[in-house]
Amino acid sequence: MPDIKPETPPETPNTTEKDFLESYDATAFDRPSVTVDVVLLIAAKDALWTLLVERQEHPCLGCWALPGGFVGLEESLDSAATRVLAKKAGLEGFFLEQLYTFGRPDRDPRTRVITVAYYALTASERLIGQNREWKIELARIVVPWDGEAGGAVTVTDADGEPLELAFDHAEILGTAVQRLRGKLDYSQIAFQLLPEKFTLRQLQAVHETVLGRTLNKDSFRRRQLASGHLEATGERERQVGYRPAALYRFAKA
Amino acid sequence: MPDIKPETPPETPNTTEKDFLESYDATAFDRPSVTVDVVLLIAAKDALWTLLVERQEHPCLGCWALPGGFVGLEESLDSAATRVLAKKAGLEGFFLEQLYTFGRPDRDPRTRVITVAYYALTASERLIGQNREWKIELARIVVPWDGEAGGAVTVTDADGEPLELAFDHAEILGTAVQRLRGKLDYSQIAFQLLPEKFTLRQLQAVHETVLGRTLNKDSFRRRQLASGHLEATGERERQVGYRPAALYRFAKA
DNA sequence: AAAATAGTGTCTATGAGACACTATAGT
DNA sequence: ACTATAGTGTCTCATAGACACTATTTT
Repeated sequence: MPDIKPETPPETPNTTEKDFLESYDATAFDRPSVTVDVVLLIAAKDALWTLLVERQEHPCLGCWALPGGFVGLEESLDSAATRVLAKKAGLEGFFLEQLYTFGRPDRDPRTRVITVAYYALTASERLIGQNREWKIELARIVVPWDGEAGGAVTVTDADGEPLELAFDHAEILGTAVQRLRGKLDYSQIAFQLLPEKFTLRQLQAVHETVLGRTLNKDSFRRRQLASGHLEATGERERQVGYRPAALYRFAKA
Repeated sequence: MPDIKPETPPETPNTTEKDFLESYDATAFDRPSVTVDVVLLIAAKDALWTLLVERQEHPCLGCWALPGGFVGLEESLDSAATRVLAKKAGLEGFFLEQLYTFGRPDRDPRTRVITVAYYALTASERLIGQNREWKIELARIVVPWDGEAGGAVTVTDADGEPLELAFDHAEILGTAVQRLRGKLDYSQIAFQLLPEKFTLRQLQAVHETVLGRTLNKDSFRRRQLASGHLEATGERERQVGYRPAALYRFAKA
């Protein structure tokens, strides 16, 4: 067992709480650094994609890393994650949820860094510009395991060339995919990966991309329509070369 | 948005990674304190119970708190949680899993404290002494919400007298109950709340206690026996005043 | 024998998978 | 008219709930 500091500072038990707080020395103990890292996930082209940034400094110079940053002393973990994502993706209003906290002592060679990982979801349409190119740099996620087995994943660029991930970010990404797969069935997060109006086929495609397997069309349609989470817009697809499908909207009730 | 330090230290980009690491100053930034808090859960007497300690110091003097402690600079989060639990419960070998990380800036009035919460499970038999009394101090958890709604819970002593919880520990406890309820169906964690050999009725009682509702006996038996996770020991209950039930053992395969 | 729970067999309702069929857009 | 996909109707199978019934222990 490692040698650690005592849990509580030397006490002066007969003071009031107010006196105690005023005399409390917050710098008395060694403390780890705390960061947030954000996994922004997109479903497109039959795969999951995530926002990565190329490291311009040591360590892991040239590797690809999740957008992240230190947690400010006055901000909550959620707002730190929101801030990091707004800065790196240039957009706001994503679905954002805490994922897991990674704290292996040797996960960063500089010093002890504990990172609270978050994952964010958005429709791929929000990140594609007019020219059909990504507006930001996205990497394709390759999941080497089935179901909810979990474990590290690998990433490639749009041409399928492998990218090297920094630190333990392959594990963090894998945890995000595992979480997404696990919550898909019983939650409504799949809708976060779609634009406001979508067809049942698009919804099924998102489910299939996330799960990495095909689904039964009939059963999927029935279940979704019976779920109460779909609201018909009355509109239909346009210009699709076949019978246009009805467009639905996500309904929370 | 809070005013925070820059994300990276002043750079010297033309050095090697080794040089960089040697010159890196880990103390250059303000850092929060990081603790682990552990929710040890027991199912007994038709309720969930958890290990709490009475605070002997400010703040929240006299309140009840989850066992916790600072994370040492050289230990992993998991081992910090294991260490805290071994010290407070005097036992080892519990099921232990990371729960959630709580980091509201004002959750501890002393200074910024981010806590990585864990939950642990064990059979109530392990914590009951020869005299049928708890060997350690356990509080009864009262869950004011149904299903997996989530939210804070309250706690009482064994006589039903309310206990005041410190900091945001009511929320942490609620998150633990919510997680346990959520994982009960699709995981094997219920077995962690039972002794090595148990009857189907005991298994059902644990499920019902965790979920806070009754379950269909026939369906429960069928599903459990079909799950492949039960191994008959060939033994039966003894001295029970009615037909003794078969004893099973948890089988991972 | 009575009491109390263990354990079995069977019927029914529900939801998933499979498949055949009809509908409707673009070309 | 042809093609491709949308959408409907129906059959079958697996599983949960309900309920009746038998089995086995202690008192």
